Amino acid sequence: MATVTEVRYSIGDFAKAVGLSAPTLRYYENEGLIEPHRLANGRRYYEAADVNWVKFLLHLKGTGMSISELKQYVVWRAAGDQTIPQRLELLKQVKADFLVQFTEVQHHLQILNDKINWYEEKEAGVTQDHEDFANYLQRFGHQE
Amino acid sequence: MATVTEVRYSIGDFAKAVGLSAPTLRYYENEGLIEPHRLANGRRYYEAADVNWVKFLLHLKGTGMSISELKQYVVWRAAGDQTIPQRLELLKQVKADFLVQFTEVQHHLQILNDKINWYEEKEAGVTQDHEDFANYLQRFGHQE
DNA sequence: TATTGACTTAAAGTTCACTTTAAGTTGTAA
DNA sequence: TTACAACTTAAAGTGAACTTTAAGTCAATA
Repeated sequence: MATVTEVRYSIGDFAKAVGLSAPTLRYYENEGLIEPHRLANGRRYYEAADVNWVKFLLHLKGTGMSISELKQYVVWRAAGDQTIPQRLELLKQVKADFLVQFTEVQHHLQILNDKINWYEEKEAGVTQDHEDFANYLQRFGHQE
Repeated sequence: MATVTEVRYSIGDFAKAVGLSAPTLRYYENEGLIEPHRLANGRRYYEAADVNWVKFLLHLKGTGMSISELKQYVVWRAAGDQTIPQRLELLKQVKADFLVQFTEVQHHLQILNDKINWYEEKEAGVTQDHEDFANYLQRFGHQE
């Protein structure tokens, strides 16, 4: 019989492990996203599974979920498997919103690229009078 | 000899044309991004070229530029063609930052997709005990 | 044993990008 | 001519996501 001892992270070590600051971790805890364990002296400690959990939260956050949406997700998760449909619906909505933003942002990048190219052609400037940017865009069927 | 009369937009009409609110336009003006003309009575008016300008600003903004970065761009633009190298450098930096974010965000989407698929497989649940998400990710070489 | 660094809490402060408010002016339509 | 919508300004307010401060506790090291 072997006793398996979990690795325990202090808030400082955990912060390094997940790439957040200790105050941010306390803030997230306050918002209901994380629930660390406590030592007898009142200090927080975190375990390996918490690293995965926070990293996953950060992925969701990175897709555009707000703290309160994450909180809702966490609440449903804590309620058990019967809330899987709700969680799935939330994630699908997040994905749909994300994809809309993603498409928009790709268009913004296209215009940025076009502008950079336009400046570079203008700098190389063989001709004195240069085609204006609106025209330049139209040549590629871009903008608007 | 024909006198060409430019279309003049009131702030309300202009707001509709560019998809911003009138207060936001005043705010942008305050921040130095736009400089509308004024009627004798003090009211702002905008012209067709201003529509293109604001739309272009919104594209840059959409790539991650802050109001103050846009302001810097506007200042350089107003200074004339000798600032093209600075503007180009700024836009290239914005693009580089954008591409970093873009890659990160694609990874976030991948994890979101994986989680959605994992939930759907779990819901379809033929087997009682289900593979955990960390495992599931590893099967595709995803996460971290 | 004294100091240092890491932790604890609650509350206040910060930044960004707007939005709202308040008080007043102007132009048009009934 | 009176009502009303749209405009004007400066200043205050908002929401999100943290960050900083203040005042104190605790554990390890010189």
